[in-house]
Amino acid sequence: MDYEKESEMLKALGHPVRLKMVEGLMKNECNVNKIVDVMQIPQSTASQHLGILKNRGILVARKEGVKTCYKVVDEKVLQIVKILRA
Amino acid sequence: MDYEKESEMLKALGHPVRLKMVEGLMKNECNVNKIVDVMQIPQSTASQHLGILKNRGILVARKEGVKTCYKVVDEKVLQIVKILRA
DNA sequence: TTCAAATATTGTATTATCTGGATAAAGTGA
DNA sequence: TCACTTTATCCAGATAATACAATATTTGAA
Repeated sequence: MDYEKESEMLKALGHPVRLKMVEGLMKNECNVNKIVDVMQIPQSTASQHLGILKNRGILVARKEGVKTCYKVVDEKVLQIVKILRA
Repeated sequence: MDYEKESEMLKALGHPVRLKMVEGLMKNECNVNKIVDVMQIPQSTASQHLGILKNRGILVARKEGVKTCYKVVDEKVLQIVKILRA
């Protein structure tokens, strides 16, 4: 068990904004701007949190023209969020 | 979904020492001193991390004479750690 | 090109967390 | 009571995380 790496992942999820982002992106892949609107946070703040989630390998980004589409790709993260919902 | 509370729980797990503690306490209930020895960390550091986990409701403490026995009681935490192991 | 939209990056002040030594508190046995 | 063990708490310095304005970059369209 790699505690360093695994706790990094949990720490990334351990922020209300990021947790909400991940949950939102599980339902709806391409909604970066929507997230900014819905969450009522500055664009730079949103972008930084998305960057953290991407660096941890929780999200991947795909460019679609001028827009960026984020998607949750970490299988364990998907399971963890499902557990939280239960 | 209460993002504040849930991210608090994930943040508590999002530290290598605490994650290792939780895993250890899942296997072996009463081993505070053993954790200190095995993890090679100062007693005060261990006690503080245990306090954080207790405050978040992840652990409960039971006094047995001069010793304190910690146990993992959060069902979701148990499930999350199992997912990490898988 | 030039412009606007979408997103990323940078700078920085603020706040939170971590660590570990020192000390306190509480139980136990001599 | 005294010494000892175990655990908790306090404190301060070091480090890390956070928020957000300002600025830069990227892309597509006119």
